Amino acid sequence: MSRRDRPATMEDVAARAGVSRALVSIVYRNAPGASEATRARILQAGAELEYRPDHRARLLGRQRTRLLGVTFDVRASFHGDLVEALYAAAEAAGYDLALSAAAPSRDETRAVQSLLDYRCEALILLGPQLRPSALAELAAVQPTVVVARKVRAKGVDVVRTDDADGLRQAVEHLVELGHREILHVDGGTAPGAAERRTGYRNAMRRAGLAPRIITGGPTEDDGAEAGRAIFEKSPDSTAVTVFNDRSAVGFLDAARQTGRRVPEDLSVIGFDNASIARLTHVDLTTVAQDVPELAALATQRAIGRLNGELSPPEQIAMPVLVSRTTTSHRADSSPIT
Amino acid sequence: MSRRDRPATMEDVAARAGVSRALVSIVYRNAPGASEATRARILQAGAELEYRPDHRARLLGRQRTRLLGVTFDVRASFHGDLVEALYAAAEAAGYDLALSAAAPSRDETRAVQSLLDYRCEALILLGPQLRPSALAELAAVQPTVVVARKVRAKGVDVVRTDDADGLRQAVEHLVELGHREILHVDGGTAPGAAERRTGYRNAMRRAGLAPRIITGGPTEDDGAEAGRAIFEKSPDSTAVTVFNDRSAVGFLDAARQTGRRVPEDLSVIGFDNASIARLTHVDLTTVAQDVPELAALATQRAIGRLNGELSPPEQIAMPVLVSRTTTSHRADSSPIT
DNA sequence: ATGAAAGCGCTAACAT
DNA sequence: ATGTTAGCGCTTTCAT
Repeated sequence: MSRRDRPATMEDVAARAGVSRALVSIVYRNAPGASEATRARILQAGAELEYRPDHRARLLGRQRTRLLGVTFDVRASFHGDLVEALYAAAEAAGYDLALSAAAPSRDETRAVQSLLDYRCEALILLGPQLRPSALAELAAVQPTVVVARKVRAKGVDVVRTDDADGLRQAVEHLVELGHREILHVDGGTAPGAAERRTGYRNAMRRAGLAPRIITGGPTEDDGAEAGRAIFEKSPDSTAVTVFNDRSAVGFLDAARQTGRRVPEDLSVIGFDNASIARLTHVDLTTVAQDVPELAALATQRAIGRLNGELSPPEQIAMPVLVSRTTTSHRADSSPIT
Repeated sequence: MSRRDRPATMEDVAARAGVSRALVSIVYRNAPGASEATRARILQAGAELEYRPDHRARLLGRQRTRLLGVTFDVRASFHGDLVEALYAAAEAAGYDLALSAAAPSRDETRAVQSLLDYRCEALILLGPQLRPSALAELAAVQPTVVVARKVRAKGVDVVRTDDADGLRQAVEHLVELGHREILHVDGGTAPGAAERRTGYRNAMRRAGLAPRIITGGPTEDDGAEAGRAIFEKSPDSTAVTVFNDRSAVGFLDAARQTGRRVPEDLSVIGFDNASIARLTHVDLTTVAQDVPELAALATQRAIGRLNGELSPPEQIAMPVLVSRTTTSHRADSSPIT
């Protein structure tokens, strides 16, 4: 193993191949302008020296960095899924990703600043908590796309799931199964909660049913608490749509602890299709967000802006209902109360 | 809002403040060699131009990048916690972090390469799946520290939790509570599983008890499956140590579904103190990994290597038992079988 | 304390 | 097809 104290530079490769640096540059950028013969010779020399282009220098020299800056929350597993999909989408478009994490001890403003210092060309912010005015300021400096949060801020592109339609699908699914007493445990003030509430309400009305909404929240505990409230006050309901999967898991737990059987006594639907929903012992029917689509839309928007394209400020991905074992046909007998 | 097409450069600031670029550089690096007066004047000019040093150029010019490259798995929430702690630890030491995610569609080799291309000075790999030989190759090129995985590879530093001691604590806790029939649901071939198994076995022997190990794994489903096996074959046990929190949650679920009460009939202890263990409806007694300590050790090791310090290849952080509500004193009556 | 000038390792426009 | 040259925006000697 050759441990050089200094990694090989383009200069080294040029010398070894007996050509100029420019030619090496051309070859490593896959640019036209080098004969097949020299191309091969240069790559050979590069390989022998274990040459890898210095990314910093590359970015500096280049007029455009072709760098997309992404902020995400280390605690949100959904963001992990999105990051993965973004890598794929960005690469396909010839861009690179720079990651910057937000966390309780590292606020988003810092996360974004470090991205700007790298001279990213555009910003993709996953579920940002920044105020609309702060987002607008960013958008004034460079293309900014917000994913998974509905915000109206000047110049800011938004990519998100059609939350309302997700709840429409959930309600219709339950109606088809024969349910009529369908509740919604909402997400309180969490991102997307208002839209899902509205979607639920409208779908219920269209079905000629009376909407009933219980205050909840995004966490397991919120779902469990809402569950306990329901079992006291609304023992006649046979189906529940819950804000998200995390909350639904808490809800399921509360239901089982009070002796309800799912889905025999109660059908439950979550939202997100988070990994937790897929576990055998949960196996939650849920409304899946289209992660690859969200990622593709986000990069398209960012790159589109860079190319000066104008577009509607919102790009919507359609969710899909994933039917698992927490929903079933309404029992003929009235539910246990 | 002034939307310049080009961000302000050091040159711009120098011109505005009426000084040379070198002086501006000194000021923004907090280096000695500028009078208070000009320092203030320069910062003033910089602020007016909303100047932010170009990180790429800074890295290029500087001999040392003071960059620590970190790879992590987007799916592991524990990695999120570590990343957050690493930011803090690195900053305290005057270093910066470069993040690169590994995921099913983006293997670790790529993640590491992109870090190398940024000329990170050292690598911190969270729970890497790379083979020891691959790790050794990396270590030959630059300081490499592996976190949360026990590997022996030439030149590679390892920072991890004392898994065996964690199980010692868990067993002793249960013994103090009066339990004698204590089982261990292991992690199969998962990282750390072997060490935890050994720790359990030794602690049991020291206590004069007979170890009994059930094959499990790292996921909720593994835990649930192991639980069902136990309830059939070992109905006399009153306490269980489970490989990790995820698995413990599955185990708890299986226990409750078969009518066991926790902790009245059965005490359960997990490992990690993952966020899921802290949920109200789980409230799992567990062995907590010391995340800030792991992060501090990892950065210390990386930076220590850069400074030419030698050290034992393994740095061990001690875990701490967190007592919650899934453990209690052994019931006087024999357990329900 | 301040400034001039030479890189850092690339890209890219231009010349041959 | 290949080479020359001038940046990119900083850091870092070395003078003054």
